[in-house]
Amino acid sequence: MALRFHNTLTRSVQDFVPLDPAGKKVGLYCCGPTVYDFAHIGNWRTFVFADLVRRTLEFSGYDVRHVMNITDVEDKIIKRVREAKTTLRDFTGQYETAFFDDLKALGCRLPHVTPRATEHIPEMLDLIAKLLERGVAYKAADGSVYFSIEKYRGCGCTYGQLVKLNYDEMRAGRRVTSDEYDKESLADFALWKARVLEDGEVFWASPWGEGRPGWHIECSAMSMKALGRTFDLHLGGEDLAFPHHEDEIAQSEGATGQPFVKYWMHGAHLMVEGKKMSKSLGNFFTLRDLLAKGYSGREVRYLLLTAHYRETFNFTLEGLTGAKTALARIDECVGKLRELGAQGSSPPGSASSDFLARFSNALSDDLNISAAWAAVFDWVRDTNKRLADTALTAADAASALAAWEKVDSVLGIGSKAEAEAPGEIQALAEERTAAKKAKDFKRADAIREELKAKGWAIEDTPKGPKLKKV
RNA sequence: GGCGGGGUCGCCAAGUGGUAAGGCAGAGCUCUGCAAAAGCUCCAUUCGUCGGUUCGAUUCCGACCCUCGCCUCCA
Repeated sequence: MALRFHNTLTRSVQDFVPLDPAGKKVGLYCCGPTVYDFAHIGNWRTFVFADLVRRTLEFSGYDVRHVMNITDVEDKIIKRVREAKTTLRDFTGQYETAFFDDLKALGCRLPHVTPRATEHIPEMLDLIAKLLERGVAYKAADGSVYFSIEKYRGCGCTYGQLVKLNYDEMRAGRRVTSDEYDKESLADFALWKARVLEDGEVFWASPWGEGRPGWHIECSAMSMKALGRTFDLHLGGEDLAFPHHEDEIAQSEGATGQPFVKYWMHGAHLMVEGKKMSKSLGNFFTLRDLLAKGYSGREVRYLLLTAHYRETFNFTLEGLTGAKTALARIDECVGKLRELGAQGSSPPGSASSDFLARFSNALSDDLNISAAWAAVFDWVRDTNKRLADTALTAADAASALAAWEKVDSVLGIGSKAEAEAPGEIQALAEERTAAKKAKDFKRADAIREELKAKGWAIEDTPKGPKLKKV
């Protein structure tokens, strides 16, 4: 079954056909973080979504080139750099490092290219020069350069490809508030912002005077540099569709005269405990906050991956606790398969092919992850049943495991690291076994409690007691 | 005001013009010295409200109620 994705450009789900004539290579760009603070759970939903898109493409056999920018110069950053009396690089560096740490904790594959805005100023200047040359940009009195939507439209281009806009009404806009810039038209946006006092040391030289790039231009410059003038997929949060993505299209197509992106995909926002996430409500979580509460990155990943990407998702702590239980069930099942099929290495057999087909069909249908999980849990139940009936041979187990590995190459939840119990814990477990043998159940239960207090659960299996880290 | 998502079991969340996936929570049973793990069974005659189309609608149409988002630098 061919992959089908919802394309914001057409507002419909359509077959995914890469630009590559060989049908192999795929260029994927996702708007990355603005490194002025720790990314919050809402940001993470978008990045985990991007990771899912990439993994699904790779699962389907595509050779993906994944690019994600790092926005390391922007209004909020400059403001905080000034407040913290530090340098731009020092300030953004800490959050950039934290971002990648978190990305790894969430089991996301690292993008192949992660360009920083500040390291691509020349590319942006080139692009701006091109836009001026083509007459769709103009230099204002203060030295800033703006994109002219009117001129752009005059060339027969469409502004408003991702959202329906009533351009004439926009121009009439009642929003004539503090217009701090010298724009010809309210809808025009900055490509280059002339240096002002508050920028401090954050500025670059340009043919139009000192200043810094506008927000949208970096994505156009860096995505086209890494992926070419026209590429397959561009992702981001739904709020970015307008104006950011719309402006990217305008800048890119205005400069190259070629289509910019074939498929646009937007991830929906999330709410926390049924409410819009906000700092004042105390439901504003960073990944660090959740890790500090004792949840793991893979639990957060699992929860973020339980809902369809285009639906607003309600993120709850209760859900996160449920995620722990659900994952433990998968771990238990996969763990048993590992024990049984350790020595074999069979390809997924026919018993697993239904599972794989169901899983893959679900994902192909615009990433129907919920249906994919349903396939996973049905498989877990079925596998457990066969495990309990001892109906599985080592070869069966190995082949089931191979199927799981394939599925997990998309889900990316991996398996819980099997912790080796330390000597002290082992000794206690042995003591309990001895007590049990002597029918001293009181003592045995006391030891079990003690182990529990030390963070270890003990389960009696036909093969003897088994220790598990809680 | 304009545009666009949603309202499905206690919670989360799929789905379909033909009678409701999955996860968590919950109940009972099997196994166990007791547990745990696992298995089995149960857990929405019902899909925001009211109309309409239809042999049949949760699914299509209309109205209404509620909710979320975007409308110039927020994932």
